[in-house]
Amino acid sequence: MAVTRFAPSPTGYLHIGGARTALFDLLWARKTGGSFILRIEDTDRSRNSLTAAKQVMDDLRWLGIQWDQGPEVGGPAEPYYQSQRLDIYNRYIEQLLAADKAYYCFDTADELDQMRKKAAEKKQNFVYPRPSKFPDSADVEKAKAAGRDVMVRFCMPDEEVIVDDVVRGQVKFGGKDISDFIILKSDGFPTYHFACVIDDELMGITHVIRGQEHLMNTPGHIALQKALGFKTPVYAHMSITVSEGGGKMSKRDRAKVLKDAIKKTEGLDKEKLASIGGISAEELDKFITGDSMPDNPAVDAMAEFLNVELPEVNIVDFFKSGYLPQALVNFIALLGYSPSLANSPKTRPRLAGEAGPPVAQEILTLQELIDTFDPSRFNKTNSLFDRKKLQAFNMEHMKLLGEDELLSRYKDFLKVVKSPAAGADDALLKRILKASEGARTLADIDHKSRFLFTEDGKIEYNSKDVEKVLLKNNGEGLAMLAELKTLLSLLPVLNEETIEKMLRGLAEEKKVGLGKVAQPLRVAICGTTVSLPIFESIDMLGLDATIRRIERAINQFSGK
RNA sequence: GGCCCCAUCGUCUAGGCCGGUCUAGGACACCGGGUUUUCAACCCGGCGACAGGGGUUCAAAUCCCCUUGGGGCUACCA
Repeated sequence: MAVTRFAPSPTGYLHIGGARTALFDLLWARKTGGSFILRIEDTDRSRNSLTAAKQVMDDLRWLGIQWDQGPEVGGPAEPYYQSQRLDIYNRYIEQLLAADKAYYCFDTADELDQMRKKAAEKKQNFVYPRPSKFPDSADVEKAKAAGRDVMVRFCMPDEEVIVDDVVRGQVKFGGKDISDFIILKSDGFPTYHFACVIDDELMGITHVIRGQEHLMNTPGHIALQKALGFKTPVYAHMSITVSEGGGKMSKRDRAKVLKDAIKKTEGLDKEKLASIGGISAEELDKFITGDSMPDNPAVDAMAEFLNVELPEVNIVDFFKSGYLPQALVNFIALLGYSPSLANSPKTRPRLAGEAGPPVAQEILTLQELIDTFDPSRFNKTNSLFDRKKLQAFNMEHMKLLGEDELLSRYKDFLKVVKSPAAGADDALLKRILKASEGARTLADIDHKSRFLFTEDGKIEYNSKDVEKVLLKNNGEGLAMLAELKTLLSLLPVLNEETIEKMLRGLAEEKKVGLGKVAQPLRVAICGTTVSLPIFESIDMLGLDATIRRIERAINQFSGK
């Protein structure tokens, strides 16, 4: 019975790394029949917001990661927002202060910077110079009167600290190398290090599964636990997901792509771009020169305006790109982790000619992930996020999903991307879904079927496709269209069968491949050479619209 | 710079802890072919890795050391 937690800082959308952490914590809690807690670490007043916390919760739920205790569901350790637990932290601060295990300090940011600089010059790690005598309450009053900030630092013991980590083994740290870190900020809020240790104890956390970026924080946390007489949970520091350019995958990746696009765009109207992003011209300049980064909505809006595709990083980005949560969950679960062969329900024996042990299948549902979960199987190596493979996973999960769930996912997607297909009735959408088998994402399906939801006069003809399919060889495609128009209007009944029969008949009569007949028709009704299967397409579009589009194409391109 | 972590195909990984069963397996990508009304999908085939160097051992992808490379942390952020 493990009690695990996901403890995000609500600074914006939930990103892929956070989702992966949350997933593994959920997996372990479910596997052991324990409890999974969501705790909001909003101790940075300048960067956290309530809407961001809500967004993170929406994203988690979309993924199917539901917490047992936390905001909106409650639980025995309420409240689950750290900003509402200040009195709790203060009690422990007092306790440490009284025991001389923590002390006040009054340095300004500038003074600290100076000390750090000096340490860097000496090629040393900065360690805060602990005063030989700790300031007392009189000193605090004096400092306050002088207008100085008051903070509290934890007095880090000199002894070696060993982190016994599930994935890394025993990692040793010299206590002397670790600075006396701040546990209470000058605004009266605890730092992450402190609040996290208190809450893990109070909430009965038994296992902490988190990213490797926290490994260096852990000795400090352990020292704090010892000083307070707390238990130390089991730690598992997972590998990190990195992006192509190297480095942790982060929102910066998206901003970088946008910035490069801005730099490459010639004759760009910067003022217009700034206004589209809802930022000032100065802010845009600062962004371009690399001094700052606009927030997510601004980045998204500008990218849309410039028509650049940004790499997905936040969970909503993946949603908007047409991925299924099942696929995403499956995929991130296999980054830095692989299920045990013995436990896998989908292990197959090895074939003749294959070396090694049996082979475990990769396409797994959340339940299968839970059933087979084994934290000892984390691997230590950082992994690169391969979107191509995610797409392949997405296709598999679309095939796996029942018709109804796929439909409801698709409708959610259409709404979010504001597709003109969003209002369509279920029967039509189901038909589109069926005709789209083999598509990689929901976005692909939407793109391929947009022609059904576009007014006849607003179909945009792709000039290359028009040239290739309609105009080439003295307009043989256009000539074909003329014949098709006649034949189509002569059909007694219009359905997939009759359309197919007619098209095949025409191709045979002309002694050409079906493509010579189908492609001109496709371009006429869709504007491009890529669409759903042609028979279906015509049937769904209807005879009248099909004829109108054929006429329009003939009129528009004859004599060119 | 300091401290810490890591190292198998292009990518995700199996195998490593218990050295021989590994001429290193799978998946994705890629390349070639087939199928085909487009794009996909689908089928068949191919390319492709134990970072380098030292040990230990009868034997090393597997154990040890060094080098190199990558990553993390180094905040009154979490």
